[in-house]
Amino acid sequence: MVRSGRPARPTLESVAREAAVSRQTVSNVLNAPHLVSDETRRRVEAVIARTGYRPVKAGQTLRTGRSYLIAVGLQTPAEDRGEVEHGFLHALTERAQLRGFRTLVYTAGSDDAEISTYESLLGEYDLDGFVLTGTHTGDKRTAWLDDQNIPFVTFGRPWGSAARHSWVDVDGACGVHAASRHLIGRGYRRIAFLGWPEGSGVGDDRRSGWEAACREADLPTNGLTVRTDNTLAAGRSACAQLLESPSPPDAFVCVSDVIALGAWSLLTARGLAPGSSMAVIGFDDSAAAAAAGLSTVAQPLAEAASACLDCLRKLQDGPTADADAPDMVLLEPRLILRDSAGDASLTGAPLLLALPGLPR
Amino acid sequence: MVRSGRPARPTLESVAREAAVSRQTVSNVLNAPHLVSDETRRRVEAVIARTGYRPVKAGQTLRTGRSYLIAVGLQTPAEDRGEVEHGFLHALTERAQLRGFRTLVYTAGSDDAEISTYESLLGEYDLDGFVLTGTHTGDKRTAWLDDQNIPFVTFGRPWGSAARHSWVDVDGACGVHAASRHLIGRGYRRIAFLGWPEGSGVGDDRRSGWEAACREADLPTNGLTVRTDNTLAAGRSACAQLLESPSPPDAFVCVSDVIALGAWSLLTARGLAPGSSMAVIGFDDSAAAAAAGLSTVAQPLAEAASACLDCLRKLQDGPTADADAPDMVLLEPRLILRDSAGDASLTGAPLLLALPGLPR
DNA sequence: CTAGTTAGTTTGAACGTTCAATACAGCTTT
DNA sequence: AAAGCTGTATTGAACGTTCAAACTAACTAG
Repeated sequence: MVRSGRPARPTLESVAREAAVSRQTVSNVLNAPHLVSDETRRRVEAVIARTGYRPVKAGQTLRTGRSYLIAVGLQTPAEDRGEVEHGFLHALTERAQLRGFRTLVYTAGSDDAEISTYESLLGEYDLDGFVLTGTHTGDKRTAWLDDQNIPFVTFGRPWGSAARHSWVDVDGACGVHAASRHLIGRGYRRIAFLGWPEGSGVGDDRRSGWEAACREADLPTNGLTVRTDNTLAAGRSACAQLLESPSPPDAFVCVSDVIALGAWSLLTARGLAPGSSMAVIGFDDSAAAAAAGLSTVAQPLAEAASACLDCLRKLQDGPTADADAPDMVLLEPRLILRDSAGDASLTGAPLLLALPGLPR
Repeated sequence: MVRSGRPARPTLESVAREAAVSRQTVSNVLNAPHLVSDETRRRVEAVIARTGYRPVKAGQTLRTGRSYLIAVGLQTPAEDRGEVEHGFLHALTERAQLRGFRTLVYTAGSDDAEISTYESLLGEYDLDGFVLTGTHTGDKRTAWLDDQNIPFVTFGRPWGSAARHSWVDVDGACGVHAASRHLIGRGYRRIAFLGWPEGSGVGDDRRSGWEAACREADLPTNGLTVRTDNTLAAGRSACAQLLESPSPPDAFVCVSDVIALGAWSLLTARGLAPGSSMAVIGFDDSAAAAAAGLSTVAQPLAEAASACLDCLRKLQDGPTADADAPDMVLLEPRLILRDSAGDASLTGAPLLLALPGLPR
């Protein structure tokens, strides 16, 4: 379909003919050069370069069962428009490309739908592995893949269950801990946490960073936290709820930028300019956070992507030891300070006044 | 690699044996059922269902030269974190899946790099087609693909050159026109346009919608427009520049949400609450716009994705007429009104005060 | 001088699919 | 009765690659 009316694409056979060697020798030049004499190798390489020969993946796949294809699922974009996911996907694709792998994407609504997608993909393509995002407690997908003995990594820890598989994750607790400590250092004493509903591993992990920081500084946590949905409106009302308590918080650390922006909007509405009397810090370094001048915690997506690929490679190259211990990689996020975090220099700056540009 | 220590996957051969027919008959049941008697067909279908047989793509591809794979390029995420691109990719993947196609993504920095990626991809996989985004004037990619006679669609018009290829785009002029008319209807009389630097097809197209709307309403445009980069900071200073003129604007229509938010931040800083004395409308329906309560123009990404797939299908199925006229699809965007657009009900509402939730 | 090793190369087969050609039975037409 | 359809089914070949085995020549060891 794709190559209509153009010179036939070169194959091993045609290259071999031109270089006056056999098919297999050409193949060896590419896959096992040490088996070929220098003299021959050079001759073959010249022909390859001249004709622009590239091995056809379909042939390789058919013979070897490897496709050099990894599959990544796309979550249904929510309130945050999939910004983190997109950054991760971009990084992953870029790095996979450098290692000779291509990235196949698929969508799936539920765990079950996703599993049946796996079955299709595995039946049809000989995928070299999967990269999953959005792991959650009771994740059926990882259990299934584990059972089928299929190479995969998750970007996100196996919340709840014991880790039978390799994973890469960002240390949310650490990030929130750093954010909380920053606020404490700025003099805030009643630091609240706006989190997600019970049962979210990610949310609970992030919350724990806040708890630890408060405990370490002998600050209260009681009555200073609310669990709420990941929407602006929910963030606003969670914030409002805490403000009505007898001794309200003076700073908010949030599980996400979306909720943080909700809180911030409420504070602004009440004239409590964030940055002076009140501080807010979010999580995920969304475009909206940058636009609003909201301090936040950024995930190291590029490193996460590389780490995922390392894990996959390990799974593919060395299934030697059957009970190989899975890799577990935890990366540190980075605190990005903008004018919402009590920086004196920017005190009282109105919302969205911050210059863009990320750090500092 | 993927199927270690599990029952051998079923093949045409094994299914044929079990159903007591030949390979080809099984193949026909799937690809040309009208050639098979009902009796036989049912028997074969039963075996297929029971064994979970799925044709292996590598075999099909090798034989037919079709891979059921379409390739999509990922742009390097910029200020906007690739939100529109991600929405489009998700929609495209979802719809491609329904039609039996999978989506392969790749990254590329420049036109030239992208072209050499095409060469790799085409050499290695038998791609069924490409979907390009981010078309621009003097796009080398489309010229190359056209020359090579490779099926592709662009999401974005072929700015500058005549359309030799099929494309799908969103009518930016129409969207900005609607935004401008809305403001005019609200009583604003000096409507400014903050656009991108010269040479951007997308930017100039959007600008033309503003010009037309102003002309139709006998409103001035002279001295009411600035060209600037797609950053918050640039948006702010562009806005500042216009405010300093002898007769400053009373509303801003912007080529992008990023610039609109920049403008808005400046207005807020000067106490010119958008929504009352001043209005601002952006473009792209980013998460930040939703968070800030910024009115904006949303692109119909799902329809765009479907349209792209329709074009590709046409290119693949019917290369009958050699000089087939390319498809050109222009979709209407949707104006999303929030409290930045002079709605009386929300007048004076501080920034970020808007409830989320999209339209209305 | 024979047997054994090594480096370099070739050959046949196989991966799973579909195309093209062929076979055969049961009809209809001449 | 021969010839020609039509509907159904099978067979051999081919797509481009790599694996496994075989081959050759040159050199080494006994």
